[in-house]
Amino acid sequence: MGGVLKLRSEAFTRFAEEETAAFERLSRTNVQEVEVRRDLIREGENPRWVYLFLEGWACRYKALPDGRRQNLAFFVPGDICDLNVCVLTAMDHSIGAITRIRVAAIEPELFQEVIAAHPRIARALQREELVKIAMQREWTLNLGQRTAYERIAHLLCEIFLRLDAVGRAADHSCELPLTQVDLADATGLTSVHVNRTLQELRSDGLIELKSRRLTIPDLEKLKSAALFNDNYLHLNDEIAPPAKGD
Amino acid sequence: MGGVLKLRSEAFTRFAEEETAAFERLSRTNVQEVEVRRDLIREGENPRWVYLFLEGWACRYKALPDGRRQNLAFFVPGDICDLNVCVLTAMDHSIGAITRIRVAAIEPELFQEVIAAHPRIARALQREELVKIAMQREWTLNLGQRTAYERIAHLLCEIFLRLDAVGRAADHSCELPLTQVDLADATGLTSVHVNRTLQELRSDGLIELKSRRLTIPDLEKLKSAALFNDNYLHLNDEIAPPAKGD
DNA sequence: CGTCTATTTGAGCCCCGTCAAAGGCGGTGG
DNA sequence: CCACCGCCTTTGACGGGGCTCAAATAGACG
Repeated sequence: MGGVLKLRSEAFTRFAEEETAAFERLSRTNVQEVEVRRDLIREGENPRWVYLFLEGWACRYKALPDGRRQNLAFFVPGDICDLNVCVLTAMDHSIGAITRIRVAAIEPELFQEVIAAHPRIARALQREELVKIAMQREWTLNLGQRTAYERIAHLLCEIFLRLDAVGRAADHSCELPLTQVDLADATGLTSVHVNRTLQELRSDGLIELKSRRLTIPDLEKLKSAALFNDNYLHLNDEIAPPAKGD
Repeated sequence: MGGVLKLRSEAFTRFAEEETAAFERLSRTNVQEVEVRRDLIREGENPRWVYLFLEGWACRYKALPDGRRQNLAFFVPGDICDLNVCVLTAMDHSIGAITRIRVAAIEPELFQEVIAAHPRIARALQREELVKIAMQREWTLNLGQRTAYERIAHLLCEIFLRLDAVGRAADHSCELPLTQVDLADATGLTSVHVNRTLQELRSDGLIELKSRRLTIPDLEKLKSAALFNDNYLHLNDEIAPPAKGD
């Protein structure tokens, strides 16, 4: 709304002006809005666009026929859903809006043009893809091995760091419009148990959480409670800045 | 050993002779062997090669500092570990040999040349990557939402179908050199509980399993017990055969 | 035929799920 | 500005699926 959109890719790469401009053009093509709790695209449908998230929160999820549901990833402004999603003819999962969202629905060909014209953008996007995949692996570890307490702590760490990387955290605190049901579906727990575990985290002084805002007084403490190792986010090795500094 | 290696990519694409030849050349470069239960590459190390698995079984895994361990994927002959693994400077997970394995450790540049020269190979490999990512999502769903019984049934379905796709299953049966500990680390259960659950699956007539061989008398039955939906394997939409038929 | 690893079994218990209901909070309309 | 409504959070009691610890048995391999 107010501020300028910072892309996820910009967490790795300092773009030159013309690169930023190319993205700005992309983000103005075919802007769509999706209401709270409606789906952007559903399992089985044929993907036609690459989505760039401009506003609001969304999630990738899969559901079993009996209604059990697993959130697989959260999307925040600046994220791209999947660069190569259109290679496959049928979605094997869904993407749903958590809040009201605005997305740019971009033709794959248009994206390919930008990639072909801007090699540094190509590399930044490739890295973004690889990190997304690494996150999916980490979520698998999270669900398979961590306790409820560690699991929720881990998820909150990840969300905070990802928001921070796109300039959406400040003063140990960030927006968190997820309900306890959303958190439950992401951690493989019930919302009842998420509730009790959040209370534990609060009473241990690791988090504050109210009215859609998360505060983490001591990130290192929360990280260690979560057994959080941020190597999978690959925040360190940055892509070299453009030849002409900005 | 005896037979010709069928690549995972060939499950999607019928290669022309010259395409197969290009792969054969790749698979002869820098062949390495890894002993049973040794690591091919470890978390933190700098990946230098793309691995093509020629013989034996391996797994991708992550471990927590206290020893808890999560298997993230299994590799069988014909699989490629990760096409773009070398883009990142430090591995965020490990790859370990389950049996003795033989791999071709291929220079990323060499792979890129083959991809540049053979667009159909490029597309087949891209699909293989996308399916691997879809599998990681499905494992997340598996761990988060399925019961122990469904979870193991699902894993066994997936393994069987993947082996079948590369010509390594026949007569409702395939090799399965995984221990119950391996299965436990893949499903987020303890080996004790895996043992009891396998007995249930056996006594329900869904599987036979002994001396490293899995038999599935009625795959549809096992699938339905697993709530298995094979859309994530994207077996349907094949890539068009080469202009000159084989 | 001995050793090492993998599988199997048993007993007890705890983490987390289920079911049900109450309480809080924000939004909306009168 | 208040009253109502729907959604979200919180709480309680209880049950069970899967874990822990420990030991016995069975296979694999030299």
